[in-house]
Amino acid sequence: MNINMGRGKQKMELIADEKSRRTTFQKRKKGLMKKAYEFSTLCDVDVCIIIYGPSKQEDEVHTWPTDPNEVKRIVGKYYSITKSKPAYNVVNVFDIMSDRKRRIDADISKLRKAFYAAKYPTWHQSLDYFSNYELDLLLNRMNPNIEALDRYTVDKTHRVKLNIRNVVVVVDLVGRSMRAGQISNFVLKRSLNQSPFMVS
Amino acid sequence: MNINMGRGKQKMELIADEKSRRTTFQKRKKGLMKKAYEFSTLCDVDVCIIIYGPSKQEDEVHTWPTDPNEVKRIVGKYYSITKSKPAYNVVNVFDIMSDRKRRIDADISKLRKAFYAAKYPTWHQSLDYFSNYELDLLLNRMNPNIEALDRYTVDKTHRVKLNIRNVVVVVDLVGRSMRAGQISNFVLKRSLNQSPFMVS
DNA sequence: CACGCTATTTATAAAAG
DNA sequence: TCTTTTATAAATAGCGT
Repeated sequence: MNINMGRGKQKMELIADEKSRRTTFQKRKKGLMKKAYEFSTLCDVDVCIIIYGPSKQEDEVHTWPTDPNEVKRIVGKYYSITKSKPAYNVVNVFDIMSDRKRRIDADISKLRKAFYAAKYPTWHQSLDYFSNYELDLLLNRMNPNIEALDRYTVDKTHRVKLNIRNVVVVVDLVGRSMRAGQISNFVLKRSLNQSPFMVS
Repeated sequence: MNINMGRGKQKMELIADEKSRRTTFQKRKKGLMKKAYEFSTLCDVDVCIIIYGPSKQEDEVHTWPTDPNEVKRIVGKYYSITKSKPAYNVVNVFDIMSDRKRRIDADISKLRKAFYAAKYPTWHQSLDYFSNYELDLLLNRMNPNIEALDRYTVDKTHRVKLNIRNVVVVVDLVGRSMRAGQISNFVLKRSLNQSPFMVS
Protein backbone atom coordinates (compact mmCIF):
# COMPACT_ATOMS: atom_id res chain seq x y z
CA MET A 1 0.00 0.00 0.00
CA ASN A 2 1.14 3.44 -0.79
CA ILE A 3 1.22 6.21 1.65
CA ASN A 4 -1.82 8.38 1.06
CA MET A 5 -1.16 12.00 0.65
CA GLY A 6 -2.46 15.06 -1.07
CA ARG A 7 -6.04 15.02 0.02
CA GLY A 8 -5.76 18.49 1.24
CA LYS A 9 -8.09 21.35 0.90
CA GLN A 10 -9.03 22.27 -2.59
CA LYS A 11 -9.76 25.60 -4.16
CA MET A 12 -13.37 26.57 -4.18
CA GLU A 13 -13.81 26.65 -7.91
CA LEU A 14 -15.17 24.47 -10.66
CA ILE A 15 -13.45 21.13 -10.73
CA ALA A 16 -11.81 21.01 -14.13
CA ASP A 17 -11.41 17.25 -14.41
CA GLU A 18 -14.73 15.84 -15.47
CA LYS A 19 -14.24 12.48 -13.85
CA SER A 20 -13.52 13.79 -10.41
CA ARG A 21 -16.18 16.42 -10.84
CA ARG A 22 -18.75 13.70 -11.37
CA THR A 23 -17.46 11.80 -8.37
CA THR A 24 -17.60 14.89 -6.24
CA PHE A 25 -21.08 15.57 -7.50
CA GLN A 26 -22.27 12.18 -6.33
CA LYS A 27 -20.56 12.40 -2.98
CA ARG A 28 -21.63 15.89 -2.18
CA LYS A 29 -25.15 15.37 -3.38
CA LYS A 30 -25.43 12.48 -0.98
CA GLY A 31 -23.91 14.57 1.76
CA LEU A 32 -26.25 17.46 1.14
CA MET A 33 -29.28 15.22 1.19
CA LYS A 34 -28.16 13.68 4.43
CA LYS A 35 -27.65 17.09 5.95
CA ALA A 36 -31.10 18.11 4.86
CA TYR A 37 -32.58 15.01 6.44
CA GLU A 38 -30.74 15.56 9.69
CA PHE A 39 -31.58 19.21 9.76
CA SER A 40 -35.22 18.53 9.17
CA THR A 41 -35.29 15.80 11.80
CA LEU A 42 -33.35 17.57 14.51
CA CYS A 43 -35.08 20.89 14.20
CA ASP A 44 -38.44 19.86 12.78
CA VAL A 45 -38.46 22.36 9.95
CA ASP A 46 -39.53 22.21 6.35
CA VAL A 47 -36.55 21.94 4.09
CA CYS A 48 -36.49 21.38 0.40
CA ILE A 49 -33.55 20.87 -1.88
CA ILE A 50 -33.65 20.70 -5.62
CA ILE A 51 -30.55 19.62 -7.47
CA TYR A 52 -29.98 19.27 -11.17
CA GLY A 53 -27.53 16.81 -12.50
CA PRO A 54 -24.73 18.08 -14.67
CA SER A 55 -26.03 16.23 -17.69
CA LYS A 56 -28.57 17.64 -20.04
CA GLN A 57 -30.90 14.77 -19.36
CA GLU A 58 -34.21 16.18 -18.35
CA ASP A 59 -34.86 13.47 -15.87
CA GLU A 60 -31.79 14.25 -13.88
CA VAL A 61 -33.34 16.09 -11.04
CA HIS A 62 -32.86 15.14 -7.44
CA THR A 63 -34.84 16.45 -4.55
CA TRP A 64 -35.15 16.23 -0.88
CA PRO A 65 -37.68 15.23 0.15
CA THR A 66 -38.07 12.72 -2.63
CA ASP A 67 -41.82 12.98 -2.72
CA PRO A 68 -42.84 15.46 -5.42
CA ASN A 69 -45.90 16.38 -3.43
CA GLU A 70 -43.75 17.43 -0.54
CA VAL A 71 -41.52 19.45 -2.81
CA LYS A 72 -44.56 21.09 -4.26
CA ARG A 73 -45.98 21.82 -0.85
CA ILE A 74 -42.82 23.42 0.44
CA VAL A 75 -42.21 25.37 -2.72
CA GLY A 76 -45.78 26.55 -2.72
CA LYS A 77 -45.28 27.85 0.77
CA TYR A 78 -42.29 29.77 -0.47
CA TYR A 79 -44.33 31.42 -3.16
CA SER A 80 -47.11 32.34 -0.80
CA ILE A 81 -44.59 33.91 1.53
CA THR A 82 -42.46 35.78 -0.95
CA LYS A 83 -45.22 37.12 -3.07
CA SER A 84 -45.52 40.83 -3.09
CA LYS A 85 -48.30 42.25 -1.11
CA PRO A 86 -51.38 42.64 -3.26
CA ALA A 87 -52.48 46.22 -3.62
CA TYR A 88 -55.66 45.58 -5.46
CA ASN A 89 -58.64 47.76 -5.78
CA VAL A 90 -60.92 45.26 -4.24
CA VAL A 91 -64.25 45.05 -5.91
CA ASN A 92 -67.15 43.43 -4.30
CA VAL A 93 -67.64 40.45 -6.48
CA PHE A 94 -70.83 39.54 -4.76
CA ASP A 95 -72.64 42.62 -5.89
CA ILE A 96 -71.23 43.15 -9.30
CA MET A 97 -71.53 39.59 -10.40
CA SER A 98 -74.92 38.94 -8.99
CA ASP A 99 -76.96 39.29 -12.14
CA ARG A 100 -74.35 37.79 -14.40
CA LYS A 101 -74.22 34.96 -11.95
CA ARG A 102 -77.88 34.37 -12.34
CA ARG A 103 -77.57 34.20 -16.08
CA ILE A 104 -74.68 31.83 -15.91
CA ASP A 105 -75.97 29.66 -13.15
CA ALA A 106 -78.05 27.41 -15.33
CA ASP A 107 -75.15 26.67 -17.61
CA ILE A 108 -72.80 26.12 -14.75
CA SER A 109 -75.20 23.66 -13.31
CA LYS A 110 -75.17 21.65 -16.48
CA LEU A 111 -71.43 21.87 -16.69
CA ARG A 112 -70.94 20.79 -13.16
CA LYS A 113 -73.02 17.73 -13.75
CA ALA A 114 -71.13 16.96 -16.90
CA PHE A 115 -67.91 17.32 -15.10
CA TYR A 116 -68.76 15.28 -12.10
CA ALA A 117 -70.05 12.69 -14.46
CA ALA A 118 -66.61 12.61 -15.95
CA LYS A 119 -65.39 11.43 -12.59
CA TYR A 120 -62.57 13.68 -11.66
CA PRO A 121 -63.08 13.85 -7.93
CA THR A 122 -59.52 14.81 -7.20
CA TRP A 123 -59.81 18.12 -8.80
CA HIS A 124 -60.86 19.99 -5.74
CA GLN A 125 -57.88 18.82 -3.82
CA SER A 126 -55.56 19.78 -6.58
CA LEU A 127 -56.86 23.28 -6.49
CA ASP A 128 -56.01 23.66 -2.86
CA TYR A 129 -52.45 24.45 -3.75
CA PHE A 130 -51.01 26.46 -6.49
CA SER A 131 -49.01 23.90 -8.31
CA ASN A 132 -47.78 23.79 -11.81
CA TYR A 133 -47.28 20.11 -11.41
CA GLU A 134 -50.77 19.39 -10.29
CA LEU A 135 -52.28 21.61 -12.89
CA ASP A 136 -50.51 19.48 -15.43
CA LEU A 137 -51.96 16.34 -14.03
CA LEU A 138 -55.30 17.99 -13.97
CA LEU A 139 -55.02 19.08 -17.53
CA ASN A 140 -54.09 15.61 -18.61
CA ARG A 141 -57.06 14.18 -16.82
CA MET A 142 -59.38 16.70 -18.27
CA ASN A 143 -58.21 16.43 -21.77
CA PRO A 144 -60.13 13.40 -22.93
CA ASN A 145 -63.31 15.12 -21.90
CA ILE A 146 -62.54 18.61 -22.90
CA GLU A 147 -64.34 18.38 -26.14
CA ALA A 148 -67.45 17.17 -24.47
CA LEU A 149 -67.10 19.81 -21.86
CA ASP A 150 -66.55 22.38 -24.49
CA ARG A 151 -69.78 21.63 -26.20
CA TYR A 152 -71.45 22.97 -23.13
CA THR A 153 -69.35 26.03 -22.99
CA VAL A 154 -69.25 27.23 -26.55
CA ASP A 155 -70.46 30.78 -26.81
CA LYS A 156 -71.02 31.11 -23.13
CA THR A 157 -69.54 33.99 -21.32
CA HIS A 158 -67.52 31.73 -19.11
CA ARG A 159 -66.19 29.36 -21.70
CA VAL A 160 -62.64 28.31 -21.94
CA LYS A 161 -61.05 30.55 -24.40
CA LEU A 162 -57.83 29.28 -25.84
CA ASN A 163 -54.30 28.33 -25.44
CA ILE A 164 -51.64 29.93 -27.47
CA ARG A 165 -47.92 30.03 -27.27
CA ASN A 166 -47.42 27.51 -24.56
CA VAL A 167 -50.16 29.01 -22.47
CA VAL A 168 -52.67 26.41 -21.51
CA VAL A 169 -56.04 27.44 -20.25
CA VAL A 170 -58.10 25.15 -18.16
CA VAL A 171 -61.44 26.00 -16.74
CA ASP A 172 -62.73 24.57 -13.57
CA LEU A 173 -66.42 24.62 -13.96
CA VAL A 174 -67.17 22.41 -11.05
CA GLY A 175 -68.23 25.54 -9.31
CA ARG A 176 -67.87 24.51 -5.71
CA SER A 177 -71.60 24.79 -5.13
CA MET A 178 -71.63 28.32 -6.43
CA ARG A 179 -71.65 30.08 -3.16
CA ALA A 180 -71.83 33.83 -3.25
CA GLY A 181 -68.91 35.17 -5.21
CA GLN A 182 -68.02 31.84 -6.63
CA ILE A 183 -69.01 31.79 -10.20
CA SER A 184 -66.40 29.36 -11.30
CA ASN A 185 -62.78 28.79 -10.93
CA PHE A 186 -60.54 29.57 -13.76
CA VAL A 187 -57.30 27.80 -13.70
CA LEU A 188 -54.72 28.67 -16.23
CA LYS A 189 -51.36 27.27 -16.57
CA ARG A 190 -48.58 28.58 -18.61
CA SER A 191 -45.85 26.09 -19.13
CA LEU A 192 -42.89 26.29 -21.37
CA ASN A 193 -42.06 23.79 -24.03
CA GLN A 194 -45.54 22.53 -24.28
CA SER A 195 -47.28 21.42 -27.39
CA PRO A 196 -49.86 23.69 -28.86
CA PHE A 197 -53.19 22.87 -27.43
CA MET A 198 -56.48 24.47 -27.81
CA VAL A 199 -59.99 24.38 -26.60
CA SER A 200 -62.05 26.00 -29.24
CA MET B 1 -10.87 25.60 32.93
CA ASN B 2 -12.89 22.48 33.01
CA ILE B 3 -12.15 19.43 31.05
CA ASN B 4 -14.46 19.39 28.03
CA MET B 5 -16.44 16.29 27.51
CA GLY B 6 -19.75 15.07 26.26
CA ARG B 7 -19.88 16.56 22.81
CA GLY B 8 -20.38 13.23 21.30
CA LYS B 9 -22.75 12.02 18.73
CA GLN B 10 -26.37 12.72 19.33
CA LYS B 11 -29.47 10.75 18.48
CA MET B 12 -31.05 11.60 15.20
CA GLU B 13 -34.31 12.84 16.57
CA LEU B 14 -36.03 16.08 17.36
CA ILE B 15 -34.02 18.10 19.82
CA ALA B 16 -36.27 18.43 22.81
CA ASP B 17 -34.66 21.45 24.42
CA GLU B 18 -35.89 24.49 22.57
CA LYS B 19 -32.86 26.56 23.26
CA SER B 20 -30.36 24.15 21.84
CA ARG B 21 -32.76 23.34 19.03
CA ARG B 22 -32.71 26.96 17.95
CA THR B 23 -28.95 27.06 18.20
CA THR B 24 -28.66 23.93 16.14
CA PHE B 25 -31.08 25.35 13.64
CA GLN B 26 -28.88 28.37 13.10
CA LYS B 27 -25.71 26.40 12.89
CA ARG B 28 -26.99 23.75 10.58
CA LYS B 29 -28.78 26.20 8.38
CA LYS B 30 -25.53 28.01 7.89
CA GLY B 31 -23.77 24.75 7.24
CA LEU B 32 -26.33 23.62 4.73
CA MET B 33 -26.14 26.89 2.86
CA LYS B 34 -22.39 26.66 2.73
CA LYS B 35 -22.56 23.14 1.41
CA ALA B 36 -24.97 24.22 -1.24
CA TYR B 37 -22.68 27.02 -2.29
CA GLU B 38 -19.68 24.74 -2.46
CA PHE B 39 -21.59 22.07 -4.29
CA SER B 40 -22.85 24.51 -6.82
CA THR B 41 -19.42 26.03 -7.31
CA LEU B 42 -17.40 22.85 -7.50
CA CYS B 43 -19.76 20.97 -9.77
CA ASP B 44 -21.46 23.82 -11.59
CA VAL B 45 -24.97 22.61 -11.00
CA ASP B 46 -28.19 24.33 -10.15
CA VAL B 47 -29.07 23.84 -6.54
CA CYS B 48 -31.84 25.41 -4.60
CA ILE B 49 -32.61 25.14 -0.94
CA ILE B 50 -35.68 26.45 0.78
CA ILE B 51 -35.80 26.44 4.54
CA TYR B 52 -38.53 27.57 6.86
CA GLY B 53 -37.78 28.85 10.27
CA PRO B 54 -39.33 27.10 13.22
CA SER B 55 -41.38 30.13 14.13
CA LYS B 56 -44.78 30.83 12.71
CA GLN B 57 -43.58 34.10 11.30
CA GLU B 58 -44.35 34.12 7.64
CA ASP B 59 -41.22 36.01 6.77
CA GLU B 60 -38.99 33.34 8.16
CA VAL B 61 -37.94 31.73 4.98
CA HIS B 62 -34.36 31.21 3.99
CA THR B 63 -33.15 30.20 0.60
CA TRP B 64 -30.08 29.44 -1.31
CA PRO B 65 -29.53 31.14 -3.60
CA THR B 66 -30.74 34.24 -1.85
CA ASP B 67 -32.04 35.82 -5.02
CA PRO B 68 -35.76 35.06 -5.36
CA ASN B 69 -35.43 35.14 -9.11
CA GLU B 70 -32.88 32.39 -8.98
CA VAL B 71 -35.06 30.35 -6.69
CA LYS B 72 -37.92 30.85 -9.05
CA ARG B 73 -35.86 29.90 -12.04
CA ILE B 74 -34.60 26.69 -10.49
CA VAL B 75 -37.96 25.73 -9.10
CA GLY B 76 -39.57 26.44 -12.44
CA LYS B 77 -37.11 24.08 -14.03
CA TYR B 78 -38.17 21.45 -11.56
CA TYR B 79 -41.77 21.83 -12.50
CA SER B 80 -41.06 21.69 -16.18
CA ILE B 81 -39.12 18.48 -15.65
CA THR B 82 -41.44 16.67 -13.29
CA LYS B 83 -44.63 17.52 -15.04
CA SER B 84 -46.43 14.64 -16.55
CA LYS B 85 -46.11 14.26 -20.23
CA PRO B 86 -48.87 16.15 -21.96
CA ALA B 87 -51.20 13.90 -23.85
CA TYR B 88 -53.12 16.58 -25.60
CA ASN B 89 -55.18 16.33 -28.67
CA VAL B 90 -53.17 18.84 -30.52
CA VAL B 91 -55.25 21.11 -32.63
CA ASN B 92 -53.83 23.29 -35.25
CA VAL B 93 -54.43 26.65 -33.78
CA PHE B 94 -53.35 28.39 -36.92
CA ASP B 95 -56.20 27.05 -38.97
CA ILE B 96 -58.97 26.94 -36.49
CA MET B 97 -58.37 30.34 -35.08
CA SER B 98 -57.74 32.09 -38.32
CA ASP B 99 -61.10 33.71 -38.81
CA ARG B 100 -61.70 34.37 -35.19
CA LYS B 101 -58.29 35.88 -35.14
CA ARG B 102 -59.25 38.26 -37.89
CA ARG B 103 -62.27 39.37 -35.99
CA ILE B 104 -60.35 39.87 -32.85
CA ASP B 105 -57.34 41.45 -34.41
CA ALA B 106 -58.72 44.92 -34.54
CA ASP B 107 -59.59 44.90 -30.88
CA ILE B 108 -56.29 43.41 -29.94
CA SER B 109 -54.60 46.14 -31.82
CA LYS B 110 -56.40 48.76 -29.81
CA LEU B 111 -55.68 46.95 -26.62
CA ARG B 112 -52.06 46.57 -27.37
CA LYS B 113 -51.72 50.25 -27.97
CA ALA B 114 -53.58 51.01 -24.81
CA PHE B 115 -51.36 48.70 -22.93
CA TYR B 116 -48.13 49.93 -24.29
CA ALA B 117 -49.35 53.39 -23.58
CA ALA B 118 -49.68 52.34 -20.01
CA LYS B 119 -45.96 51.75 -20.02
CA TYR B 120 -45.42 48.30 -18.67
CA PRO B 121 -42.45 47.29 -20.69
CA THR B 122 -41.35 44.62 -18.30
CA TRP B 123 -44.30 42.45 -18.97
CA HIS B 124 -42.80 40.53 -21.77
CA GLN B 125 -39.83 39.55 -19.70
CA SER B 126 -42.03 38.46 -16.88
CA LEU B 127 -43.85 36.12 -19.16
CA ASP B 128 -40.69 34.34 -20.13
CA TYR B 129 -40.86 32.32 -16.97
CA PHE B 130 -43.68 30.71 -15.22
CA SER B 131 -43.57 32.40 -11.93
CA ASN B 132 -46.15 32.96 -9.30
CA TYR B 133 -43.93 35.59 -7.83
CA GLU B 134 -43.52 37.55 -10.99
CA LEU B 135 -47.15 37.27 -11.86
CA ASP B 136 -47.85 38.91 -8.56
CA LEU B 137 -45.56 41.75 -9.36
CA LEU B 138 -47.15 42.02 -12.72
CA LEU B 139 -50.60 42.03 -11.33
CA ASN B 140 -49.68 44.75 -8.91
CA ARG B 141 -48.32 46.84 -11.70
CA MET B 142 -51.30 46.27 -13.87
CA ASN B 143 -53.87 46.98 -11.31
CA PRO B 144 -53.97 50.76 -11.43
CA ASN B 145 -54.75 50.52 -15.11
CA ILE B 146 -56.96 47.55 -15.20
CA GLU B 147 -60.09 49.57 -15.23
CA ALA B 148 -58.95 51.47 -18.24
CA LEU B 149 -57.88 48.28 -19.89
CA ASP B 150 -61.16 46.72 -19.08
CA ARG B 151 -63.13 49.33 -20.87
CA TYR B 152 -61.53 48.06 -24.02
CA THR B 153 -62.23 44.48 -23.29
CA VAL B 154 -65.78 44.48 -22.15
CA ASP B 155 -67.91 42.20 -24.27
CA LYS B 156 -65.05 41.10 -26.39
CA THR B 157 -64.47 37.45 -26.88
CA HIS B 158 -61.03 37.68 -25.42
CA ARG B 159 -61.79 39.80 -22.43
CA VAL B 160 -60.59 39.05 -19.00
CA LYS B 161 -63.29 37.18 -17.35
CA LEU B 162 -63.12 37.21 -13.62
CA ASN B 163 -61.43 36.24 -10.47
CA ILE B 164 -63.22 34.31 -7.86
CA ARG B 165 -62.12 32.47 -4.81
CA ASN B 166 -58.53 33.54 -4.75
CA VAL B 167 -58.12 32.96 -8.42
CA VAL B 168 -56.78 36.01 -10.12
CA VAL B 169 -57.04 36.33 -13.83
CA VAL B 170 -54.74 38.56 -15.75
CA VAL B 171 -54.83 38.97 -19.45
CA ASP B 172 -51.81 39.78 -21.48
CA LEU B 173 -53.12 41.56 -24.46
CA VAL B 174 -49.84 42.88 -25.62
CA GLY B 175 -50.02 40.20 -28.23
CA ARG B 176 -46.40 39.81 -29.18
CA SER B 177 -47.05 41.10 -32.68
CA MET B 178 -49.72 38.53 -33.25
CA ARG B 179 -47.70 36.15 -35.26
CA ALA B 180 -49.47 33.10 -36.58
CA GLY B 181 -50.95 31.18 -33.72
CA GLN B 182 -50.43 33.95 -31.29
CA ILE B 183 -53.71 35.51 -30.58
CA SER B 184 -52.88 36.73 -27.16
CA ASN B 185 -51.37 35.47 -24.02
CA PHE B 186 -53.60 34.67 -21.19
CA VAL B 187 -51.93 34.62 -17.91
CA LEU B 188 -53.79 33.52 -14.91
CA LYS B 189 -52.59 33.28 -11.46
CA ARG B 190 -54.18 31.54 -8.61
CA SER B 191 -52.79 32.55 -5.30
CA LEU B 192 -53.99 31.65 -1.91
CA ASN B 193 -54.96 34.13 0.75
CA GLN B 194 -55.53 36.85 -1.70
CA SER B 195 -58.19 39.48 -1.51
CA PRO B 196 -61.12 39.17 -3.81
CA PHE B 197 -60.37 40.98 -6.98
CA MET B 198 -62.24 41.26 -10.15
CA VAL B 199 -62.05 42.56 -13.63
CA SER B 200 -65.56 42.95 -14.76
C1' DC C 1 -17.62 2.58 -13.06
C1' DA C 2 -18.62 1.05 -8.31
C1' DC C 3 -16.74 0.33 -3.87
C1' DG C 4 -13.47 0.81 0.16
C1' DC C 5 -9.73 3.32 2.64
C1' DT C 6 -7.58 7.02 5.19
C1' DA C 7 -5.48 11.44 5.72
C1' DT C 8 -7.39 15.82 6.17
C1' DT C 9 -10.50 19.17 6.32
C1' DT C 10 -15.15 20.59 8.04
C1' DA C 11 -18.98 20.76 10.74
C1' DT C 12 -20.78 21.24 15.02
C1' DA C 13 -22.39 20.19 20.16
C1' DA C 14 -21.21 21.77 24.25
C1' DA C 15 -18.52 24.55 27.21
C1' DA C 16 -16.48 28.85 28.30
C1' DG C 17 -16.12 33.84 28.19
C1' DT D 1 -27.97 36.23 24.77
C1' DC D 2 -24.12 36.51 21.85
C1' DT D 3 -19.35 35.14 20.56
C1' DT D 4 -15.41 32.17 20.85
C1' DT D 5 -13.24 28.01 21.90
C1' DT D 6 -12.52 23.06 21.87
C1' DA D 7 -13.40 18.16 21.57
C1' DT D 8 -15.46 15.09 18.68
C1' DA D 9 -18.07 13.43 14.94
C1' DA D 10 -18.70 13.78 9.88
C1' DA D 11 -17.60 14.67 5.36
C1' DT D 12 -14.77 13.97 1.70
C1' DA D 13 -10.55 14.11 -1.95
C1' DG D 14 -7.39 11.28 -3.73
C1' DC D 15 -6.06 6.82 -3.99
C1' DG D 16 -6.45 1.77 -4.50
C1' DT D 17 -9.07 -2.57 -5.63
